Amino acid sequence: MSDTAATFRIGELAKRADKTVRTIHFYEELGLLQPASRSPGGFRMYTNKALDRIHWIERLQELGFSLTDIKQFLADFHAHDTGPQSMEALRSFYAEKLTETQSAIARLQALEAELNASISYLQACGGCAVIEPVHACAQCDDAQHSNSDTPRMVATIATRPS
Amino acid sequence: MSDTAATFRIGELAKRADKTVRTIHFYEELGLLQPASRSPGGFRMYTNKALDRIHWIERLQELGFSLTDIKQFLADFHAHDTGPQSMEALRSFYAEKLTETQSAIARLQALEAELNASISYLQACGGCAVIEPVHACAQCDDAQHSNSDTPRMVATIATRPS
DNA sequence: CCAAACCCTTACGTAAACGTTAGAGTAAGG
DNA sequence: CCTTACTCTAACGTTTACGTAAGGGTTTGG
Repeated sequence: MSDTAATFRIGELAKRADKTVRTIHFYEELGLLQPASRSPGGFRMYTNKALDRIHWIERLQELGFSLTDIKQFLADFHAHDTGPQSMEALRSFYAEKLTETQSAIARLQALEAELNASISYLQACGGCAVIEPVHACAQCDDAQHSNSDTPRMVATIATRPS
Repeated sequence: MSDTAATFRIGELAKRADKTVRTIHFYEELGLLQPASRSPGGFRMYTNKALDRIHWIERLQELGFSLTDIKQFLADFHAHDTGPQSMEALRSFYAEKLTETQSAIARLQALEAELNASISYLQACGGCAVIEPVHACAQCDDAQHSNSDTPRMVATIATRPS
């Protein structure tokens, strides 16, 4: 990794990580990130490892972990002190999220399909069967599309609040 | 759709939609859902259309819309009063989210790949190069894997808090 | 008519992930 | 030494999507 061993202050870290200073303070409050040291005056000093840690946190957040999940995991991880035990904790942590990620992907793909269907329906239609089913677009009832296969995401919305 | 025109009270709707009563009240506060009528005593009465509406809201939430996004959209939708205009609003609303959904899928797939890499690395490893790089698992340095290709999601975490 | 089961409105509570002052000290250049 | 730019701690504010009472009326079965 990047290991110039140079240290810098929190503002610099924030800039490099594209986070706010407050966010970094907050991570520290949660026990997710510690400064490598403090300056004589009490300033937090960081190394590039902090940057790596922040990127790691970012990834886990993208995976849907909450910061407290991450905190919990770090606790578990450091609870064991043999390497293999910790690694197993890490592995099962990741394995669990892998399945969640996969089903999240599946869900999004289903929604993608629904969106595509809705969009192309709406393009073909142009406004028919909407609001006032009668005086709508001309190209409809042309068997451009039948009423039966109206995508749910279109059908549901296309009614007045009554 | 399901249009038996029968009406029912909020508890029943909640049960059918698998939401709490409070949630339905909340949707109404935001202007996302109105009862079809009120009973003489003031109870909210709903039809199946409410159920459809709730499902629609659920889908949009899965797509990453906030409830206020949805509220905003409904306002836009009912702002125009010609069918085609409303439909175009709906279409562009969906189109915008389609691209977001697609990139979300891409992101998740990238993360899926990273997770897979990390997991299989950890399985092959079993604990080496961790915590104390020296006294770790025996099967390593066997060229099971070289230090250079350690997945980032493994490498970053595998260091003591210093 | 009575009780159990619902429902009403109003309003404060909650968790997550920070944002935003406030008042005071520190680092670094001139 | 002085000023300007950072940083410190402490603590309250913010948004989202509801949860959770509190103190009532309403429906419905018996």
